[in-house]
Amino acid sequence: MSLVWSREPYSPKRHAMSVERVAGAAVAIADAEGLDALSMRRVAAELGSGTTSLYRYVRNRDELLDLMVDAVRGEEAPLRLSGDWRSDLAAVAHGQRALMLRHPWLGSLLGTRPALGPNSLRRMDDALAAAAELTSDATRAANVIGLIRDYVLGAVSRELAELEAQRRTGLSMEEWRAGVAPYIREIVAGGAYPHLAKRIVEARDLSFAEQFAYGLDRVLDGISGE
Amino acid sequence: MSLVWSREPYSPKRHAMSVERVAGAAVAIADAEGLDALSMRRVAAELGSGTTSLYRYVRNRDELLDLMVDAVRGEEAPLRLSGDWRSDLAAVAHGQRALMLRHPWLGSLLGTRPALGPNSLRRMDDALAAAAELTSDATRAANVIGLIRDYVLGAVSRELAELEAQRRTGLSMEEWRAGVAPYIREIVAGGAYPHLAKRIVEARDLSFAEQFAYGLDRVLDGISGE
DNA sequence: CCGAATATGGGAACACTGTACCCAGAATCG
DNA sequence: CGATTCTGGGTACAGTGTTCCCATATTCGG
Repeated sequence: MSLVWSREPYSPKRHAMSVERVAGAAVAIADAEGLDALSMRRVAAELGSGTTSLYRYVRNRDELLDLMVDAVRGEEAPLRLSGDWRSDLAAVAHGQRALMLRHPWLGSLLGTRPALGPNSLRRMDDALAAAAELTSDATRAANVIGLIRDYVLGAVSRELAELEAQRRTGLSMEEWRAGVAPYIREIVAGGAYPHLAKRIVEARDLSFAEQFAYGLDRVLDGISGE
Repeated sequence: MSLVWSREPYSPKRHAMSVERVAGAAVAIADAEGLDALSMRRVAAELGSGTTSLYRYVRNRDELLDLMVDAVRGEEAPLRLSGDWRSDLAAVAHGQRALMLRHPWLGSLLGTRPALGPNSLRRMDDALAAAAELTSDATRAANVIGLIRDYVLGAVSRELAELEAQRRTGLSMEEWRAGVAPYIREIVAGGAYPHLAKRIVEARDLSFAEQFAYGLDRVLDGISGE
């Protein structure tokens, strides 16, 4: 099968290029301009090398994406256990969210491909360590961190979907909402969506951070009550 | 701003083509061959029309994706309330999961763009109706269905990530796992990931459906305990 | 120290992609 | 019937990932 991770990296000693540098340049581009702008030619230009030289370090674009995911997961600070499972698992969740917000492309990659790089495994090990404070049952621990990861991925994906929609259109949050508002207003005024109408009129709109904290609390409640 | 949804659809009376037919063809292609295979030329070929004719019905590819999302959300059966908020919210969650599994590309689109089409709003209204059985507080109801949607999106995205990885490589589930196994084994044998090692050895591997049910139960527990 | 072998970088080319621009023909209206 | 608008689609362009191949730089064997 030959995963990126099992081959040893193509790294000529005598030159400055390396898989890390390639992945790093790709991360920088994706951070600044989004995944759409990330092309092999663009990466090569960033590194001042020829386009096809990149294929010495990476089999194809998909492998580059895998490397990018693992590269940024290496940024996360290693977890310090406090002894309290709940606050430790919450820290894991908040760390994951912060990372995904720092690299807005990360969410869509995590939702499309399994992450198996060494740094990803490191984080998984950390998360399992936190879950071990809650239970010594390996099956339950695995389920718990799976649940948390799923929730974080979903919540942040939704958050990023809106942020990216703005970025694509070049509008600010307020402008974007203002642009959508008349359409929503019209739909709701039709009376076909009574509960939605109530929601729009009555509900207080929480910030993304508040929504995330609320959801995470419910998830942790559910875990503790098991 | 001119959303797809606020323009009235380009639908010449005298011909067979329509936005629905375009979106339908696109859905069929994405279902059968994946989002990567979905190009404007491919859609046109499917409809037996010229490529650029599609642009009469759709401003650009992104709009087509929005239409596809809403098209399939129209498939979901309307929710019948049972009176029990817990089972109704569970039905909402399972319905969303089933739909995303039926259309494996849906997850990655929902995680990338806000869904504002009429069918999406209809489902949101349904979900809010179920949440109304739990609470009359509009803010809490909104938070509850947001949490559920986030969890479902995350859980199914992870599930699909594996399924799609297989599809891309053309391997079956067992072949794929067998391909990854040696790498994982090697990593774990190094001793650098003790908790992960324990997990792999001791934990019972649940099916995706079981994992989903477990997580959903925890989420609903958390909601009820609030 | 020199020739051979190999490691490394990258150019050319191919089959694609989305889509802007434009023109032909059909349908409709005055 | 003539003018106008509506509808379909061909051409073209700038870009994409990737394969194949060649030139040069470096290392190795004698």
